[in-house]
Amino acid sequence: MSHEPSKTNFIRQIIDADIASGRIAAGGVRTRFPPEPNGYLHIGHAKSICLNFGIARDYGGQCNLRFDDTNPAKEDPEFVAAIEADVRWLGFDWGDHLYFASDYFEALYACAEELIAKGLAYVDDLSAEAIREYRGTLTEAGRASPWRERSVAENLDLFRRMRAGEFDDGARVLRAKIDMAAANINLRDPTLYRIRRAEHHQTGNAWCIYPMYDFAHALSDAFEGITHSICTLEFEDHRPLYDWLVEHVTLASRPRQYEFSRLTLQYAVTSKRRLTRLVNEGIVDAWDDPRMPTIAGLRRRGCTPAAIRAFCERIGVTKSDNLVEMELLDACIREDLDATAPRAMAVLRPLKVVLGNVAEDHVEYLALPNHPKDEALGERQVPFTRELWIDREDFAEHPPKGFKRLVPGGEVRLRGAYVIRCDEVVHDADGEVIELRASIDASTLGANPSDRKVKGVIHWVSARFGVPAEIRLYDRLFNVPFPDREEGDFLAFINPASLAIAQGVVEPVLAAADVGARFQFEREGYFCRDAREPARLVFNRTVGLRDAWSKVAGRT
RNA sequence: UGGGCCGUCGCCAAGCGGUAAGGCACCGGAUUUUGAUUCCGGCAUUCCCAGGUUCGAAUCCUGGCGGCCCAGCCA
Repeated sequence: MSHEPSKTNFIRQIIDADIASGRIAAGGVRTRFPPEPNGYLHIGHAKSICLNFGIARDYGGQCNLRFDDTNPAKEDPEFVAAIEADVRWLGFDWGDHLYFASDYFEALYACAEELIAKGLAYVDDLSAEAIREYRGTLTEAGRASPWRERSVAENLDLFRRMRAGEFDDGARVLRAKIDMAAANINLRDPTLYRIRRAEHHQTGNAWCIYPMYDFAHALSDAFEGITHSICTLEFEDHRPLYDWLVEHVTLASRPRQYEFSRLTLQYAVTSKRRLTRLVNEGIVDAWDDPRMPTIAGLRRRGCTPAAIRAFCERIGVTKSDNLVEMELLDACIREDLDATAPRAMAVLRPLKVVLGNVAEDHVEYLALPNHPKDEALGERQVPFTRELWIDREDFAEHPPKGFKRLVPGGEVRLRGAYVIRCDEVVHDADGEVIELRASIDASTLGANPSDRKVKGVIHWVSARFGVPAEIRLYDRLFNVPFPDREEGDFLAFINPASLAIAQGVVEPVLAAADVGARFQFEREGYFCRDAREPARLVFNRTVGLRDAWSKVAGRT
């Protein structure tokens, strides 16, 4: 019995069968990850990346990184660079196999001429609106364009003049001649090329006609010798067109398309259109805002590549709805970080404690292990002084039932240090607790009192040596599980508490933390030194610790 | 109401005619100087429903029901 979910999936089973039947050689599987550089990669892309690169890795095959850059108006080289960085950061390597669909523009153009020559494509003069009308509806067949029966010679001439720039943008398109009555709308003479005078980030002004996705994608797969072209379910209806193209164009190889269901992460959105709005409308700071489900956002939040890979492994690959709870991602992050993150103490909502029986100038360095289970992570010196900060939530004047932290007259263990007793509570004029007077039991360093049980353990930071830090507490960006499915604008469901900023105090070692370094702040959660503001001491909460107490406390 | 696809625990998911894996979540309980981690135990007599085939059905057949996707010169 495995304790991990089975690593196979229906696509791997298809590949196994293809190898068994001899359709492909054992190490001959070739996949590709084909992003359009019109935005940043998100967690849904991570699923596809892990699938495609994972298959190539496990079968000794090859996975190409291919930018599907057929729409220059929406694309930007900034996104090309970000996508490459994100795929690498996730732990995958495309070797020499970095391609652009735009690398094939000349070859694709030749394929289009071949289709025209075979009488399988024609230049249509209809406007975009007219084409839509002629296409028919889901229940009614479409009608043939009046330009559908042009001669091969005329089509060739017109298409060449389209390329030469003789016509205005949108004046004509090249269409496949398939079947205007097809039940599958994708087969009702789909557009193959459009005229669009836009500077392309890779090809500059070399072209004024650009191929459509269906045309470019299928043929690019064939050019690259892709054996298994894996995409998401919404392209299932496009497969007959994919097959039609790959059949009617003279090609050296015959790729096949397979579809799996895309990931829907609850309490998040992953459509590029919506992510772009979040950025452009300033709802979040940028594509790498830690609340974004982008790879860059997850990275900045402190998530590890291993955690994302484990997540993608666990959600599986099927054709049924993949509506995954955020808790699964959180669990994967905690699992990785629990094993690898050094521990430290940070007080998020400081409350001063003055230890009456500790001398004013007393400084005692306590050697604390950086990890409870991994000695290799070493230890650090933590200064202990008369005045400390503890978290306000670790003290209660009127404790709820079951509270085992500090209370008036009660005792608690300071993590890694002494047991203290709260002797006095100092209030301000409004009755607010502003300070605690306490005393240590000097016999309890590294030892428990023999005559009584001290249940609670709280974390602390020396007031004299502690360092102020901004601590950003991130929560889910939306307050409904499926923002996309709600009525109205999805921005209405933004969680107003998705970011809470705390001005805390951290132990001295953290002042020297590298940017991007991850820690467990004991009893709080996992945090990462923010990489965007290296000049300041800012920590982002990656994920909180599992918290059984809040559940108990919440019940009463 | 055209076409395509999908329905196995709250979520994900194995299963591929021989009698329901696993993970997350949840609920106990043990250990613990993190209310963490770890550990141990519980958690689908039933697989959307109804018929049928079979010695035997989540798996095959038929008919329903429910959900998702498609009418860009986007990908």
